[in-house]
Amino acid sequence: MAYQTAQSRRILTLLQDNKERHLTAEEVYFLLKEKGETVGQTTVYRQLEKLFSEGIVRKFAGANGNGACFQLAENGAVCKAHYHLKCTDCGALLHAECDFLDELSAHIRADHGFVIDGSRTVLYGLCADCAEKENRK
Amino acid sequence: MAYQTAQSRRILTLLQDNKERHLTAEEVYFLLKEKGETVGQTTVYRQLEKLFSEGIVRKFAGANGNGACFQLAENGAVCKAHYHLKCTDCGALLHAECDFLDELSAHIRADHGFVIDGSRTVLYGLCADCAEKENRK
DNA sequence: TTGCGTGCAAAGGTTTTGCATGGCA
DNA sequence: TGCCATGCAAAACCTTTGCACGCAA
Repeated sequence: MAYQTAQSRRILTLLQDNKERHLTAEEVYFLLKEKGETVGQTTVYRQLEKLFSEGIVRKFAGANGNGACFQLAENGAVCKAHYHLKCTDCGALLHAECDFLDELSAHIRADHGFVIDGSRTVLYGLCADCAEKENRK
Repeated sequence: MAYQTAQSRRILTLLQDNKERHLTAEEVYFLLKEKGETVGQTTVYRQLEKLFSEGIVRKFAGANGNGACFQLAENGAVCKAHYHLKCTDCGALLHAECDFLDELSAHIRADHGFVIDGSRTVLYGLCADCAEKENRK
């Protein structure tokens, strides 16, 4: 972004305050509104797209294929094996930072010739709480 | 589906003929049209949603967060560790059926208390061909 | 001053819903 | 015969685009 405006700063700040979450464009819009920092929807979409093309934010496919989700990329640690686990039941987002995932990447690359892009990939399933609830049924 | 109609059979047949692909609702609609088996768009959406809720088809988030993709679930082998690798560049869909993924599931469950749902998860990245192209740049 | 950024309104594309008709069991 | 399924049209949604104005550099 060539220019720095009040709106672009507000969006970036919101993303920084929600590093651990995946936000849809709509959520960004409403969260800003709640803070009294209203930014036009158009601008939200355009800024997010711009930040994404600059590699500043990550863009994920929503769990149900509805809307795209955005999240601030970790500074300098983009390449680190850091996968996201998203609970399809309660929506919780877990951050798995562990060596096993490095092995996974290495294996997939070696045996399947496929280079996983951790910044795009979300593993769906059930978190501990929801899995337990499911079992009790 | 309580009733079996010509349309529901056509959709199911198409899915069976495209087991290895991820089809969007739109693709299902057009592929049927090409076969001369036109089915109303509304019906396509409703049938896919129904089949999904019955566990007969899987539903994935599209790579870019645009539309949902559907695929017939393998008969009886739903629980098998079978992940999908989708190339974000050329769109190729690879099927990774290997023991390592069992280990991954086991590890994530043991260490992170998270139960991965392979039928929902797609690993994004670059396939061998596209990764090579990327390197040559 | 230049030209990017903004936001309104309108357009575009996809998915869902209302309702009358048609077809399966 | 009863009820679900179908499909048209319209509505609802989400996202993008056109255009004039405002503001950062």
